[in-house]
Amino acid sequence: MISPPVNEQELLARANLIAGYTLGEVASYLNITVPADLKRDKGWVGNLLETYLGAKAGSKPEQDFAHLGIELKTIPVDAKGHPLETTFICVAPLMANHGVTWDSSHVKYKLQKVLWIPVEGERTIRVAERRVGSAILWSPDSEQENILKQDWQELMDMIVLGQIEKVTARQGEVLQIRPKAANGQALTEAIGEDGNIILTRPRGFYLRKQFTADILHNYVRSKMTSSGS
DNA sequence: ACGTGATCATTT
DNA sequence: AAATGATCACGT
Repeated sequence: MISPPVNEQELLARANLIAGYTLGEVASYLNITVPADLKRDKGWVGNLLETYLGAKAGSKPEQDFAHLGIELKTIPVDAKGHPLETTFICVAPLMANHGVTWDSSHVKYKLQKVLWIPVEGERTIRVAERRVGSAILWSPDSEQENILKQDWQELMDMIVLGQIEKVTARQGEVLQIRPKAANGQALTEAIGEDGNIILTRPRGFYLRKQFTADILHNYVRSKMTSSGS
């Protein structure tokens, strides 16, 4: 097992080492078998890079590198570097939200500093042949945080006011709520229309593709600017 | 059941 | 083709 990076610099150095390599090469180095497809291994890429970078295994609601204050997110991209999927952030709390504010929310906590690692994700490319891209260490700027906060507030208001069943993935400019469960049978408690307790499907917060696309794109622009052209 | 890692697959 | 809604696996 690889030990956790001692600081941000070491984490970034490790991420730079695998940029350009295929998932098959990384897996081989770690003696991990590559699945033919991800139909039954949806989190495989994320787990592979977590292992390589020395992230804590486990399912605690914490950042992957809590000692560095950094969350790791692998993101599948197409040939142009555009996201192929939305990005899951965390489970949406449907109960016990008294006193919870944006500043104390799990969404803000998870997104305060994220190491994005784009990975080729087109299904036409064999999993073992998909290449790892350059990592991007990102923190939301004030504009991005304001939009996130607004969306979060709107969605949380509905949850608190017993309108969870009316929440749709169509809501939220950059942050949306969608089902997040093992299957359609999973149920959890939530506030009903009359303030009573109801059972509903678990939900999660996700970032829309346009938002993450902007993060990846703006990084490229800032790099070009800083290195001159 | 919940939270971690997400992508799949049906609908629009 | 894109987006929404549904689902898969694992550890606790």
